[in-house]
Amino acid sequence: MGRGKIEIKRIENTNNRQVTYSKRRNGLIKKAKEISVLCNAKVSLIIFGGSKKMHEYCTPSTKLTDILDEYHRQCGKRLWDAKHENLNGEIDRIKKENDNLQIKLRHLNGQDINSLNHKELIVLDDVLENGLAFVRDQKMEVINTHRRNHKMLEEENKELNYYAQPLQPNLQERI
Amino acid sequence: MGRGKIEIKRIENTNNRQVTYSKRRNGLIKKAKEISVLCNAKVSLIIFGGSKKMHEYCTPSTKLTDILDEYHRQCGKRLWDAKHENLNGEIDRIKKENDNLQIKLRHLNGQDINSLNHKELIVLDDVLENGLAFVRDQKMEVINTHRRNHKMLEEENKELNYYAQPLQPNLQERI
DNA sequence: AACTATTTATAAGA
DNA sequence: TTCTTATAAATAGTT
Repeated sequence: MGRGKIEIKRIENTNNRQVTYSKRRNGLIKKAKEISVLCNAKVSLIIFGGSKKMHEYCTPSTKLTDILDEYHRQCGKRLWDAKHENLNGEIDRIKKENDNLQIKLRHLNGQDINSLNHKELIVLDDVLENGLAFVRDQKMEVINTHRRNHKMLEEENKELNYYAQPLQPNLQERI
Repeated sequence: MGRGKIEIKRIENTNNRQVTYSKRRNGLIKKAKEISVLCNAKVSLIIFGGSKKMHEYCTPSTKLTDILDEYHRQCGKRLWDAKHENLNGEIDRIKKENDNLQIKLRHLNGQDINSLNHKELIVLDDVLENGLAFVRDQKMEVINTHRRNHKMLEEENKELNYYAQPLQPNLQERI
């Protein structure tokens, strides 16, 4: 369709190629619009030319994601699974770590320890004993701190009372 | 282009619409192929008609994912982020759970307990004490089982020895 | 699914 | 790029 018939093969002349690209791209997008309107069709058209600039048409009132979802559903090709794989892998990894932690916790709580052998039980015993020692130290620490604070407050109180007494009459005078 | 000019608006007659759809769809795909070859362009074309059957064209030697990646890069629209968000959300959730477990574990090991108050320390002490009791029970259980097994083996041994003794001469006869 | 009169797209030239 | 125009190609309506 033009002054001469052309073969459908790569146009070697760069300038001609770009001119043709520009013309035909417009034509293609126009046709895409038309079929979309005339036939109530959903169309997604994405074109990249040599200049790397992208041109796009997508039926109005439709999102590309919807079209791709439908594409996904119909032809079963998994488009973005590669991208999901990493994330899924990470989820699996963390879940596994999570499970291990859960198991350790349960063991420390004395649960699910039937399957442990004697050596493992000894290790567990040691860990618990050790933890208990730290916790009891800390308990003492907290109590001591509390006592110290209490004592300090008491002394502060005494002191305040001592100075407060002589003021009493003064205050009464003022009233 | 045809016997009569048509307005570009939805064709109401269902049959006409479908015929036109079929014709124009072929035309569109042909044009897509042509621009792809003539101009060395990358094209992705996805079409859904009323019948919901999908038709597709994608420049050979190119994958739709590549085109979509490029699309992604150029127009910044985030196509599959919604899907990624779910996964990222799950990762965050699991990581948080993981952190909590780690903290609990460290507490049971007597670590990072400076910030705990007296009440929390008491709870921790109880849990450890309780776990220790279970572990020690299990240790005893393992030891007892071991003892029982040992005794049984010994007795079995004795019995076997008892029956084995009279066979000795017999065996020598056979050799 | 074919046919064909017309419209439309576009190759080449300006 | 854009316009022009001769011609190829697409297709609307018909069979």
